Amino acid sequence: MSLYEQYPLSVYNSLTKKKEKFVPITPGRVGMYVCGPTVYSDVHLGNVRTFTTFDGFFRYFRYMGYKVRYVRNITDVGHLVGDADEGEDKIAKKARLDALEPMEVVQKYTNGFHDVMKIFNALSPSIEPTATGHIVEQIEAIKTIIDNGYAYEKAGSVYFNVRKYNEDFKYGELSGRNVDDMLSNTRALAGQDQKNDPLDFALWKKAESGHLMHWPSPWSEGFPGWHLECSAMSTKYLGQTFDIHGGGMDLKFPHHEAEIAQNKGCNHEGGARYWVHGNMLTVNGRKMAKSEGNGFTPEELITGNHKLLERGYSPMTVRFFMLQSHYASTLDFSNAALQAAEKGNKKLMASLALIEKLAAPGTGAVNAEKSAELKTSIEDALRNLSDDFNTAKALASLFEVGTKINTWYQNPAELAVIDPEVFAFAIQHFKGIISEVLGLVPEDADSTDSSLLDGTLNVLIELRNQAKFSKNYALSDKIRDDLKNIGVQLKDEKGGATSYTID
RNA sequence: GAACAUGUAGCCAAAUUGGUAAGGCAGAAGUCUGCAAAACUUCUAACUGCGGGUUCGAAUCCCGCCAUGUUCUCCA
Repeated sequence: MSLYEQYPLSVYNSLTKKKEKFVPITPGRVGMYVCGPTVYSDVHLGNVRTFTTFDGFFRYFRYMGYKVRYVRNITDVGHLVGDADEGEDKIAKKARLDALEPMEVVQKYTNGFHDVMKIFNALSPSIEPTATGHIVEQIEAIKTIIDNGYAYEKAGSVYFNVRKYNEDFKYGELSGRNVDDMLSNTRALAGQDQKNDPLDFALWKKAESGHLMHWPSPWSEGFPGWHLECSAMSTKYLGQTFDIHGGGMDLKFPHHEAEIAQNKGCNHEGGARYWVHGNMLTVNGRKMAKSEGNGFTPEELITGNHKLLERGYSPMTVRFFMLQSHYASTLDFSNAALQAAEKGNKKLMASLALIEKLAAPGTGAVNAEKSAELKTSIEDALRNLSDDFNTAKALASLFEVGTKINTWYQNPAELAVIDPEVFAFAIQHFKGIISEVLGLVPEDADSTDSSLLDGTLNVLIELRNQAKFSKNYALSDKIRDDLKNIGVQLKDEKGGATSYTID
């Protein structure tokens, strides 16, 4: 029996606004599409949070025994600056400003995006399709939508007819907007705009002269509308109807609403059955934005090189910090909160490392009650993950297990009464959840010179022990204090051995 | 102006198919230690933004207000 059958997943579905049992279309398999970044500038921390969230979903599904196809796109065309209809393509604009080929811009920031994802230990998706690589599919989708009567051409551009669509389907079902009101409140435009209706959105835009990115189509030399790529690529790789669609809360309207309309405009049904939205990031209670001057980059967060940061925080500290809140809640960055997360993460990882040093369980008479308690803790962690991916709650259970591990290390008699089978089960999932689901890994100092460093430290530890033995505490404390000042913490263990940790 | 969220101890944050409030950090005491560090044990701390209502019972549902966030619209 697989883990997902033992601990079935419930997920909050933005479409129905309810927490629902997750039942995949094909038993044992999950198809998940997540809106990826637009690669025209460096990734920001909000991206990191969203993709960390869905990395967690991906990892969770795999751990629970599902086969997963995780598709996360790269938007490398068609995302307009400013007004949805009149702005310039973000990537084309950046390319023009820097006198680069658009694809140079795309490559540069795609690489940067991958680097950052790697630093935060996010796995690569199964497929990472690009919009420019799927122009053909997008053109085909537009043709179908026109044939179905939900789009019209105007001067080489094609627009989605929201009013017509809303007669047959319901536009606004995801974002909860009353589109009937929005439609009846808007009058026909006075000719400046090509669109018949302000709510209509572009499926294909004719390229102005000088526009850098354009492709031939039945309607004009131009480029696809921003929303279309996700419909085309999710359908191509996951099918007309698929399991999960994820993205940031800010994409709900109009992007995801348009996606649903395009899918149904094409296939009369379809799109994702479960919509999952991650929430936003704030800094000291304010939204992270350029205008607020509080938008530090992932690099600045790690190095601490920003006026709002007292110091740097490691990628795993940040990851732990994000996991300590629920993905659907806003998360507030502050120095105090990050420092708390740093300590918490360290504590958990220390317990994890201690497992190797534990004595054998169950060498004495097994205490059924204590064994059951252990089992409950680890099962709670699994249940909590299955409860709408509640990593915060799961971590609480993991801390309970961590405390037990620490106790067993100090007092092996406590471990002697634990049922070995329960112990093995608990340890397996304690390790598994932390490293495989949550993606938290130990952050050692560079391992390049580790043997040299280890040897050097052992010499110092030996010298200090000699000083201690001769009760020269002034010297022994000086060695310890000086090492602490450069980031090495010595710990005198119970048996007389001395260990060290490096910050 | 509107839609949708959110508002829980000093800080972060979980619990939202209603049944008297997880966890992490910080704080206090104790155990261990030559002293520390770490760990362990115990303790401290929340009338769940404000005001009403429904209910035997509400953080959880309803109404009003305030604040914050996301998005949209209008105006410039």
